[in-house]
Amino acid sequence: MSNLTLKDIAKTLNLSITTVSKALKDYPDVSAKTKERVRAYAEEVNFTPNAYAAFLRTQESKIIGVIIPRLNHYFFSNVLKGIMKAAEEHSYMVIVLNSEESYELEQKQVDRLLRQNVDGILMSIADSTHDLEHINKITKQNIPLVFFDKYSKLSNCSSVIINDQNAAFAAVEHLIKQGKKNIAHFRGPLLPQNSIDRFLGYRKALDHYGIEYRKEWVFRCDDISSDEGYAYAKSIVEKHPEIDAIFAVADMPAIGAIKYLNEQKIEIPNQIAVMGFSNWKIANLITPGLSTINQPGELMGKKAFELFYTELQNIKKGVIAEKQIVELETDLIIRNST
Amino acid sequence: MSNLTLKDIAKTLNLSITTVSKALKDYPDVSAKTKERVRAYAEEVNFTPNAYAAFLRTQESKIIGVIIPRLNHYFFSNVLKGIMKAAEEHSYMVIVLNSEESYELEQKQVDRLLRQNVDGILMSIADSTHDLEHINKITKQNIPLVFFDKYSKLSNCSSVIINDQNAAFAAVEHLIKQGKKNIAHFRGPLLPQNSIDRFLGYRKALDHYGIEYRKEWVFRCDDISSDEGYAYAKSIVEKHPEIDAIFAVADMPAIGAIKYLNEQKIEIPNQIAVMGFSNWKIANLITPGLSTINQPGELMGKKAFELFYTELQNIKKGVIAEKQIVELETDLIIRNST
DNA sequence: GTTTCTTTCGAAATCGTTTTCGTGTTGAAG
DNA sequence: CTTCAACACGAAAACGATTTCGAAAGAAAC
Repeated sequence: MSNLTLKDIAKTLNLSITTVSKALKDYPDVSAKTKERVRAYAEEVNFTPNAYAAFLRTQESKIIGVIIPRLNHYFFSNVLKGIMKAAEEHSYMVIVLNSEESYELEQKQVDRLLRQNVDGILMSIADSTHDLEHINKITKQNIPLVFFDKYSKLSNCSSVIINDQNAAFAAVEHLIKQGKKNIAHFRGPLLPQNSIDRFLGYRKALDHYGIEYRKEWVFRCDDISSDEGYAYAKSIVEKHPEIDAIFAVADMPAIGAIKYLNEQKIEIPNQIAVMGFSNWKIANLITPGLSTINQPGELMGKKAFELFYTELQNIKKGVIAEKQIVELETDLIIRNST
Repeated sequence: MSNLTLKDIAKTLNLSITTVSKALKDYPDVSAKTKERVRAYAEEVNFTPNAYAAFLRTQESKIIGVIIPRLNHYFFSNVLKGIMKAAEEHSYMVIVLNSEESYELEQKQVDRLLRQNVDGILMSIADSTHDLEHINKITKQNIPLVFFDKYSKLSNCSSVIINDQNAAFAAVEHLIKQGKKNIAHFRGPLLPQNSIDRFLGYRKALDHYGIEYRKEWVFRCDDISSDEGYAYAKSIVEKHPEIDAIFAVADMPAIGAIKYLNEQKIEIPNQIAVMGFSNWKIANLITPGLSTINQPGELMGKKAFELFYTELQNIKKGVIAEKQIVELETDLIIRNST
């Protein structure tokens, strides 16, 4: 019942291993008759070449590695889904690793993937990642590396991203157009580019509409958790009663805020409007529905795989191509919280 | 910059490939001095043996495959997390595949994993899986197979599960003790064992407390979606006003129901209490907080990997051990919806 | 009949590691 | 001075597929 090899097939068909291999790979120097014979038999016994033996010659593992910072996270799960679907279509397998937003773990996972001889790596960098040594290790080995969502501006790699600044601008603009003037921001950690960009989008929108930026109305969510949102909503209600809207760096803190406001029977959006970012499934399930920015996770995964794939083809052909930055569209989703 | 091989090391150290390999694997017939020399150099150049070449001899890929029916699903993400953590500790890699609750895709993914020569397969079977041909393919090849959460009673495989019947009993018992008498059930699809067991737990609790079972109060959620819960809550309010509690097969339909009840300003839990199952993160974020059964996802993943690992060791030793069924504890989580 | 192509096939090297089985060198025992 | 372990090391054969190169056989050309 264990897997057959070329040798077995060669023996039963009275051919050499070479001929069997060539027949299956459609080499021109095998007669049509023999090819058909081999193919028919291979089909019959359900032969599949041993991936490891093949690797030794071709140096192609047909496996890619994916490193994501959070596993049980709606957005990243969706990206993963997109990657896996695209990978399947190109008969690639996906090894998934978790960096848990830790730089050290991220480095370790990169090492593991390199050791496994993956054909490429797709990753979203951890919040705490502050240098690019491990990234350089990958590119030096000439292995395609594609970033998605959280990327590094400093490294010259293909990336699939959204325009966080524009999206945040649109979100805050929407709040302003709803008549809100005192808009707080729950920002993300200091390092990641998308947390910075969303903050910048917030500031830009204020500037653009002539609203004064107030430093004390920006609250930092280092864990991007609902608990942080809950706590900050509390301190807003207690210490900054003039605030009439919140733009959160992500849905999670926004939902935490809504939970607190609901408990305090504070009217959303009349007294305080709340805006999230990412459009988690849950955003549509809470009451009131959370207005947010839709981030196309599955599409992002699909695109990321495709970038990897074209890059791999280029490397094989010896072509040195420009790295691509693909910027995906986001949509403003308006629900009852604004 | 590409990876070094044993041959390279042998050449620079003026040793044979054999000796280098043996030194690194701590064979007794290499002198301590040579071992040290080899190890030091290997460390220096950061040598790691080629996994594929090693496989060809040892037939051990150090990779396991995981097939889950839904990827962007809080519970399964958590299981995955537990699996990956445990795998990492035993220096295993994890290839993740998605069956999308489809039997056909599940079969295909099994084939792919077998072709990849994974050392073992962990899976949660799809709702639509109705026969075990592909399962037998795995066990015939003597590859460890471990089920988690959704398993098959018919196949003789190790499994990590919860006692769905008991958990459901506890959930419904809680509703009854809150004074509820007319309890509806949102059940899952017909095939999966856990959907059946939760339904049976519901019936058993009714029986046990002398409450009549009414067939028309059971609503089937084939997609286990919030939309179904929303729609059924609507039809309950409109057509079965006597119902005062809902026990849902999962949190998602329960949350859908809560959304509808909130919109209709129906008091939860006074008029209708709602009970979920799984304890998604979101359960604690909606208003009112959803009472539910906590399913220990990460622990389940960890245990599943461990079952695989001991089974693999047994196979290596030639020991034929009994398959194990590990039943994990669940907790009743009481929040404001009951 | 000899030469020159095609066509069709197979031998053998290769990928990098593991492992079996020798071989040569010591030192100690007789 | 033999004999025989014990010790350290290496040659070589796997694992299974790929690919280069060469060879045999027949067809075509002269």
